[in-house]
Amino acid sequence: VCRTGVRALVFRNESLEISNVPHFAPRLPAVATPGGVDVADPAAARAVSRSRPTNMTDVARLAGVSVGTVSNVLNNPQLVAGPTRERVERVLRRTGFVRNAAARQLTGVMSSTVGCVLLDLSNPYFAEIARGLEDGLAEGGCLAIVASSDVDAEREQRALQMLLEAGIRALVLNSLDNSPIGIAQFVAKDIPIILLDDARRRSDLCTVASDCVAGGRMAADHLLDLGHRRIALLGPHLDIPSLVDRNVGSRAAAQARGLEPGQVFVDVSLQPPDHHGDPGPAIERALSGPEPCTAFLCPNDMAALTVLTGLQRRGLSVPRDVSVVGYDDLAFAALLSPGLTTVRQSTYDLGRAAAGLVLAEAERDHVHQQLTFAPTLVVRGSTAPPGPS
Amino acid sequence: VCRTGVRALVFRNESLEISNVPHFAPRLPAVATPGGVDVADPAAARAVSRSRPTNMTDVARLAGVSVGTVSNVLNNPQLVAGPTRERVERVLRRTGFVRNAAARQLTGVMSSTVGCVLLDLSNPYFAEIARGLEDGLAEGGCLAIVASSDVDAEREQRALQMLLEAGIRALVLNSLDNSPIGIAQFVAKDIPIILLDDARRRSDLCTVASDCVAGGRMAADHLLDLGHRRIALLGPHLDIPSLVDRNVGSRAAAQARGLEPGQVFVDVSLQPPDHHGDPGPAIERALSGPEPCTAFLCPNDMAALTVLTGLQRRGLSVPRDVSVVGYDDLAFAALLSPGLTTVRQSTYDLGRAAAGLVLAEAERDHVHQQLTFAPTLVVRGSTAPPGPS
DNA sequence: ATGAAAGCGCTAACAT
DNA sequence: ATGTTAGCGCTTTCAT
Repeated sequence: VCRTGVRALVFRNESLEISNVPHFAPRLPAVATPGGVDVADPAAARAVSRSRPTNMTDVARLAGVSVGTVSNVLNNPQLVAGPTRERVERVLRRTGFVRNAAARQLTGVMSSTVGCVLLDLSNPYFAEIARGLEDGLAEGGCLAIVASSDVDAEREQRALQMLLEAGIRALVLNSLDNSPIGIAQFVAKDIPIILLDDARRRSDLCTVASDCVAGGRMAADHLLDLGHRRIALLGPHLDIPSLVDRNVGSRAAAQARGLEPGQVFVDVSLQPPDHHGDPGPAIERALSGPEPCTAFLCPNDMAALTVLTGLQRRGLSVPRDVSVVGYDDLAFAALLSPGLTTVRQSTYDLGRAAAGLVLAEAERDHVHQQLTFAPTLVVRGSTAPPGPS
Repeated sequence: VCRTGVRALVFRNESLEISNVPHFAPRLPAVATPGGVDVADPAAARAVSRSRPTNMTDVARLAGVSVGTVSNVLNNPQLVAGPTRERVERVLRRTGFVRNAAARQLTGVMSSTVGCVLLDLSNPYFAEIARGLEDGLAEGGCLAIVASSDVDAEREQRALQMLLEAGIRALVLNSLDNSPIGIAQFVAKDIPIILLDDARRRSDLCTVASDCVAGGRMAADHLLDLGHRRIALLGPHLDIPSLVDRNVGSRAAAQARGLEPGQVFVDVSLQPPDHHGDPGPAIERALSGPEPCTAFLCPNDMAALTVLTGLQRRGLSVPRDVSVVGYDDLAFAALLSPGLTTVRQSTYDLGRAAAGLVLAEAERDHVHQQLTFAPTLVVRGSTAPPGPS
């Protein structure tokens, strides 16, 4: 068991420069050995003996046909006569031949890898999206190369550059500003782009997003319906488009009932932004003054969890004393008690939809689509009418 | 805003067959236009005018050199004379030329994409690993193709097949049985494999895993130290190697103090397995009988959360009446109150270590390494000495 | 120091 | 129905 030293051991190679040195892997028994039997050209069989054929020419020799025919067996089976096809297929199976995607791609066939640049894969929200994307792409026989930008323009640009070289079939991009420079490069190479979580409609590209205005509105509506009239709005983070939208939605909900948004909503922020950190000051701010808030509207479930903990520590009961609403409906939201009322985004479906669009881009008559998903309010135990206080 | 119909709209393409139809993306202004100025061969400039050069031959013409030289500027700059190099570099920059990885790979250069097959990317545990891998690989200029197997052998095999064709540089694999068939194919092609979360030592491959025996032991030790003598062991799931190891560790901890594991640990299972679902029966079982359990040892934090909720619903106080220990240290564990005592696995580092090994495989004198990470016990408020009852 | 040319494995157009 | 062949864009000897 290795405890200390692991880091040193592993990261010794961090600055390793990529050389073309061949690597050596241990030789284990091959999965299938091309037997000398049942092969058209024994001489060819000997030539490629033991080691499986690395290219279609070898396969062709073994089957006693030409490369073109092998290619056809693989790509246009209907063009090949039954017996011939079977002969080739047998060799294919026997030898466990795998075709070379790089070579295929070089001839101009559409690539089957799709690039995906997200803000942070370790965030459950994005992980779900990635999973949905992956599943959707699998149905089209595609694989996803995923990279996190960490909201760092330089990191993003680096990833985009590599994806550009890799010759991906399409790019699924989620960046704060949807970096126009990055995008232009793909457009120039005629590589389709699917913008993720981009609220701004743009008809020149495919787009998949959650309707955050609606989400913000339904969360606020729920609280207003319950009778809340002073609501703490946590950490507005006005630089994140989707959060801006939610604010817009929330305020619209108030206005729709003839309420003055400025009167209803009290902006308080957790510091450091988002979850973690002491929610104390924020709670203090929200609950002090002549008109204390009776509810908290949080930017996400993690923040809501922080607030819940802070409230509990102060001896306040949820939802009796205060109501709390989250956003995202992460797995733990349902498991808390009281369960957390929150707004669910169909995260997985966002990813799947993006995959659908990627595949659709290949269709002759494709027109760009802007898909918007409606979030849904999940009412649980953390919200109730404000107390009589 | 599109609500209903989204699914139909998107998944219309699920059965889309991959055709080689070219796709059309809108033309936006290119990022850089190769100006007619400052170019060696004006005729060549006109030839590739407007559209950026798609290959090194074009670049070579524009710079008035040969392909070989352009290649050298890119890969062995030290071989090219200063002025020549600058001339080429200028064209490179001006035109925004991107090289074609497929073509490079065809010549035998080591690929810079790495395959990664995990059980489920939407699981925060794996998402963290993927993120660590991604970061580690980025330092070596590599990208990760990630795929989820969902513990389904067929899905896994499909992913492996595609990765095989894609010509990845190495494979990071986490499967329940580390599918020998799948592995053999990569070994046969001399593609290095890094086994993830594989407790079984095997010196013929690189391996990265968390020391689950130690994890199970330290969790049990903690409870035993506090004085607990009847501990509920949730959902043993004996088919998952890492859980088997944890059980081994826990029981060893009891034995080390001369206690009979069979006396100390009470196996109870959540149904359906893992988190979600009513923890009632399990809690009932654990707390009933002549010698009720005073603590719960959970297979992961989600399960612990379920148990915590169930206990709370029964009016039992944690840690006064019962102690609870989780596993994984997910983000919310620290935010609960009381905070959840749990065993932290350095998930991110596992991924990073795997990346380190991938890069190390390229070194001339590489020897396979089996890395084991020590988990750490994070003591929070959910554990205390058993009550006087 | 630079150029010329031979492939890498595949597809698709053309020839038979 | 099958065979032949010209590239795709790059790296890498080998000449110069």
